[in-house]
Amino acid sequence: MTDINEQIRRPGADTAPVTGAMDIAARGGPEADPALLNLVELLFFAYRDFTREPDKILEEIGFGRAHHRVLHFVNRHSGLRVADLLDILKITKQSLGRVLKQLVDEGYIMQEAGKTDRRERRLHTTARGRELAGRLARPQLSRIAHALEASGAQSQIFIEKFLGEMISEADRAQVSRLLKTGAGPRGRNGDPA
Amino acid sequence: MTDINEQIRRPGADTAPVTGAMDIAARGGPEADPALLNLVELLFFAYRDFTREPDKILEEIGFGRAHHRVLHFVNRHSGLRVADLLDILKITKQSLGRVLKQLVDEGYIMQEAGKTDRRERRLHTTARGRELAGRLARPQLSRIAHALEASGAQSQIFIEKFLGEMISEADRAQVSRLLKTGAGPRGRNGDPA
DNA sequence: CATTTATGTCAGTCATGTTGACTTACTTTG
DNA sequence: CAAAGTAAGTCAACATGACTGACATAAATG
Repeated sequence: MTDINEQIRRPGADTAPVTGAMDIAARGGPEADPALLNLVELLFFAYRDFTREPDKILEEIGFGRAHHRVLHFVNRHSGLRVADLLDILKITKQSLGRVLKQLVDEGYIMQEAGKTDRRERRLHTTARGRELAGRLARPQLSRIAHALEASGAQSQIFIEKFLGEMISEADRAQVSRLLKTGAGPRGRNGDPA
Repeated sequence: MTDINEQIRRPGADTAPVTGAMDIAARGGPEADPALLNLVELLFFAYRDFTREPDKILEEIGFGRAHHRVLHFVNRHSGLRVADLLDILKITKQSLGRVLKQLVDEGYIMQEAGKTDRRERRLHTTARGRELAGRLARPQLSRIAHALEASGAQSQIFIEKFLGEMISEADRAQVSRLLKTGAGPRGRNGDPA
């Protein structure tokens, strides 16, 4: 194990974990509100497990989480444009381009020229794409359904509100617009921001 | 734009987005409970934004989200072992080893040989590590505090319950044990699973 | 002493993200 | 109509953080 002894057995060295009174305020660590810190960790664990089952399915077919995200949003919001996806996912054109191309090439997503603006590619899932999207969504939906049930019927409204408020203010309106459009083709009308 | 015309303008082709009645049940897409689907998306957006500010800070100092996760858990649960971290993060030894080594080399984390079992490395943050952990935690804590406030005082208990139930059952007990230990050194006593 | 455990490490690979510059197709505007 | 702007796609080059599998070392345990 090479030379770990150089690293350990030095409690009290210059970098030792002495707790100066001074830095307590700056910590945000153990001294911060423990309930909030617990929520930080709960969010991490919840999200970690939320993506586990779909990740496993994706791995089998050679896709990654990025494919899932694209497929999900195109499936749910049929008619989405590439620019919309970029804005939703907050990734670059290249990153999106790579996975989108694969999804198109392998017949999960199809593109259609915009009716009024033919530069646009309106994205839609194919039957094959919907099938995969459903397969990936199912474990996530049942996980959520279970968690909602276990946390009580009244909880849903609080959770929706909480998660909505976790979104950066700059994007909140955009997201709530997106959620409202539900499955319908996202109109090019109304600002697409 | 090369040959996109081969791809588009073929609504009605074999992969066309026709909606067979047959596959509706299997979809999990637009036909699934829209409230649950909204939660899927809310979770995505919330987590996306939850990690944005720390990611920016990390980028400036040449670290990534992996460093944040390690630093956070070591800071909050001082005395954690490498094996515990592997179990919490569900990543491989190599992935962890790389970021942990950097954190140790750059003086954010120190190791201490286990008192009873000297093979163990009990991990602790240094003053420098605590400072960074606090800096990274602050935007996340204030985001959560804001969201809690906006969703009402009663909401907190529901949210904790919900997020807890989102965790895979196999890990739930482990996590709640971890959360309970709060900041204290995680005893090697009691199964470490 | 042999085995198991905790940790670290090597070499190689892959997925997903990044930036910046450029092209093509099309729309809008002066 | 020509110029400017916009939507999308593409190239090259790169960084990070995951992965696998095999192996090394130190210490504990039977």
